[in-house]
Amino acid sequence: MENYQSSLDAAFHSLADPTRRAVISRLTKGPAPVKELAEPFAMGLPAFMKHLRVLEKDGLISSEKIGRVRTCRVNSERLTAAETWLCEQRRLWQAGTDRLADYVETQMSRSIENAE
Amino acid sequence: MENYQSSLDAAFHSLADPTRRAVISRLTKGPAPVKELAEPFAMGLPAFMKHLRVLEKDGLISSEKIGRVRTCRVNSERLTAAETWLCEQRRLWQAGTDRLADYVETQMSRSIENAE
DNA sequence: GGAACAGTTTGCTATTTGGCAAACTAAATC
DNA sequence: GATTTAGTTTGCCAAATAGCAAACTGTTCC
Repeated sequence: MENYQSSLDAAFHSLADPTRRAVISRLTKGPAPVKELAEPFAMGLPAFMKHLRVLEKDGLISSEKIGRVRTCRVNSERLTAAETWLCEQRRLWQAGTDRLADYVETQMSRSIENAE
Repeated sequence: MENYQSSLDAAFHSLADPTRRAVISRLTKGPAPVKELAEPFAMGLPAFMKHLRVLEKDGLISSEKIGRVRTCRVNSERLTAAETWLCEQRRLWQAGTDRLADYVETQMSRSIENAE
């Protein structure tokens, strides 16, 4: 599944892993080299680099190598796209539950009317 | 990776697939039986059911079988958790870029002062 | 009770993943 | 120029995924 249909596939896929989310969290505070990003994790560098490659392929970060240091920075568009999608879903869901609440309220008023 | 460390792992994992996102999208408008949910997709029912099982295992939907019909509904907490995380990341990232903007502005004022 | 319907189970693929260890490249430092 | 440092490549492994087809279970309807 190399090619994602939508950028949402890519964004959510990257974010499904705790290591990768931690990297994003760190990078939201500012750019950092690979070494520093890898430090908090128990895994070896090759394994960690795979996560970085996934993040970059999925468009959530970008990186640039200067000398022997590769500096990574967060790429906010994909994050925003994911957030926007979730926000829209919540909006739709709330619209539904609001209609339900209205309906329940209406039914209750009727019951009271009938009881009077 | 049966057990997720965090509910975010589960939420983002489920959302990484376009079929599953479409199911969520449909369910935000209200509950629906499996048959109706499966209709728009080219794949067979067994493959589709796997997606539903993933969604349910990951806590994004719940379902109940009455007679021979299984009705699914969306489970908003996990979606909210994911949205909250993304929102927080954006907040942090914006704080950073705002600081950067301030810094650039300060530097520019100084250049102008020096030039005068 | 027989047919149609809604969903489920089983068994089979190919691909992707997340990790390891070991060897390697290129830049900085002494 | 030898050594440390930062990152990269290669080859390997076990587990999980996304799909298929075919056979099966239980419900509803005529």
